[in-house]
Amino acid sequence: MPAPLPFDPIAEAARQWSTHWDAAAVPPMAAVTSIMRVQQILLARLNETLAPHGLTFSRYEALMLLFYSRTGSLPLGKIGVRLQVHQTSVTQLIDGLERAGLVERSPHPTDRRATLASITARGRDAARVATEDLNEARFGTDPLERSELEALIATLERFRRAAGDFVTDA
Amino acid sequence: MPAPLPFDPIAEAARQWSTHWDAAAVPPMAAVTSIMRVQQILLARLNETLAPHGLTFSRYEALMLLFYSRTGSLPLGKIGVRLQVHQTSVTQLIDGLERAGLVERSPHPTDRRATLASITARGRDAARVATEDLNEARFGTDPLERSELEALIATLERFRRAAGDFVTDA
DNA sequence: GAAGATTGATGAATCAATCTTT
DNA sequence: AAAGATTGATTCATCAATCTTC
Repeated sequence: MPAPLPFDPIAEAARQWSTHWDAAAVPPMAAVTSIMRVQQILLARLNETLAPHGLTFSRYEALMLLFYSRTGSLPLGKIGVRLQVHQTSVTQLIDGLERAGLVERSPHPTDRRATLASITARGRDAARVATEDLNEARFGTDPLERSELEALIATLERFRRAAGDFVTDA
Repeated sequence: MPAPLPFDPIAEAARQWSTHWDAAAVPPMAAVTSIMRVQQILLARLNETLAPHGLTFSRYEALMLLFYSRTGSLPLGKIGVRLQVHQTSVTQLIDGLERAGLVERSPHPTDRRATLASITARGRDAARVATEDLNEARFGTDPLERSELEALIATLERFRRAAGDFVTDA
């Protein structure tokens, strides 16, 4: 990590914004910049925790999807839809997990276009141990407390729903 | 963007977590996953707004740093510290901005190791117009309102400070 | 023609290694 | 030795194009 700044760069940007633009423009800019920076910090923490397990956070997400699937295997396409990443990314992700011996490819039994990714026994071990580590580290969210996290989740859930990320009957 | 899911993937993950792990483990996982997903959505929106200006959000951030600097130029190293990205990333970022004619490199006047990046007249135009567009689009934060954004900013500011992102006298 | 997956390209981030200058 | 910047390699995201199968 680089050296800390002697001032909050987001507060500084907000100051510039309020000087040159309408006051209403400040919160959107500051919120977006905050989310970008926090995401960067969280990702670094998560990858640090996962590195000893030979995992990155992206690969961990794909692995957990298989881990909690009913049969332990899913078509690559479904993985992409569920993780909301491009098909190309799924190919790369499964490539990496397969090289690490945590996942195996197999032909889809009925659709010969499709490929299944299946979690291996070693993959299940890695998923369990890595998740224990991440939970132990509270997914890097320290020092935020449960109430703060819940408020965050609720606001971001409203945003995600409005963005068309998912639809529910309710 | 891929098709929307018929359920909230984060609520689904929370359900799995509460089945297999301690209840206290749910909010950290759900908050982190939410931030990752929202960051992904916001970045896509921002890049969509910036693409007509020949900019990506990363390049926009670097450009704005120069735009609001006193002399319109900064050493590459300072840009990296300020944006909290690796020196290699700064080199690439300035490469892209230079190719677009928005920034120019020049030797540092006193330290012959260092390189200055200076914003050009075209760069200033691009910075102004792109910022107008981003402010117009509220930086992609719809439908979140000012109060929600301010709460978000405050919580994330607490996290960033604790993470050592910056230090202030107060 | 459309769906599922892969390959090859680019953008953005990192790390390791290198080179010049301090 | 340390600082500033660049190059080369790797990971992860995207898009465009391709190939097989439906």
